[in-house]
Amino acid sequence: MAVSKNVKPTESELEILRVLWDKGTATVREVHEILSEHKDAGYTTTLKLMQIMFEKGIVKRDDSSKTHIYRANISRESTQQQIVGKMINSLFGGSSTQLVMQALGNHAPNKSELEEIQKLLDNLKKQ
Amino acid sequence: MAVSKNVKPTESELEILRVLWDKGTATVREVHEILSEHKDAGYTTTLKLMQIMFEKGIVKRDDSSKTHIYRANISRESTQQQIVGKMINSLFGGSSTQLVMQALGNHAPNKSELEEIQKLLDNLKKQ
DNA sequence: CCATTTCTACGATTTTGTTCGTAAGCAATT
DNA sequence: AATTGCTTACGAACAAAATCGTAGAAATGG
Repeated sequence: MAVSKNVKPTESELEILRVLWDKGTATVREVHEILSEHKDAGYTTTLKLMQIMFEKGIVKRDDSSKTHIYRANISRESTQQQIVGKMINSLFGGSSTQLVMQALGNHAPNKSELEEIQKLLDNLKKQ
Repeated sequence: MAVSKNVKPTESELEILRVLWDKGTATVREVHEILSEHKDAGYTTTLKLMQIMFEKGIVKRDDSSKTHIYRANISRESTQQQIVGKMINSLFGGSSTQLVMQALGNHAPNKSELEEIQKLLDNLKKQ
């Protein structure tokens, strides 16, 4: 089994990770362009954050050319799992069902998604 | 409709809220006793946190006797809703389905819970 | 009635996260 | 060669959150 890094990205780090997860690979400039659509912070702020993430091991980078190329070093899935798991414990008393009910109740999915979830439930039931 | 307070409890505040939600009402001492089972921080730390929460309006308190009695001033449900909503957006690209799949996949509920969720899904489908 | 304990208040410090300014290197363009 | 523009590095400032120490008031109980 892979060693799961027990990293807890901050809010800002998560924003950057989202970009890296989407694009696979990106420079500081590219990440910054995307972030600045919705957030305003200077370029060096993004740079600094990404440098710190590098030190923490949250991202990798290729620094063979002047403009470094970054990529995530923790997976979207494991991060989701970690954060959701923590929330289930801290907010829903350990019951994933409670979380699911809450999520479905307030953000109802469309028909095809409903069917997707039902399929998963059927599979779980068979085990 | 009730005015929803746009409060974002910090991690520590959430721990305290959990105790208050469970017990309904509690003194600083009681909260601290429970927290210190799993966390170690001094009594005055808990006190200070609860005082700050009071200033923010997150908790109410009865200070008619020397030992103040606290209770939550935001509901568990609305807090869950707010935090889950934020997470769906920031971590699951706005798709509650993704969150639900993740939660169910990694923390499978038991049979009766599965049926409860299926019932909810059926209802959603009918609309 | 004095000592001890328990409480609140509150400022100070520490820790963590975020933001920015500035310097220096490098490359392209004039 | 000088200028311009883009890059990284890095320290410093700032902000938010968490922790703690100390003081003083109130209750407790010898």
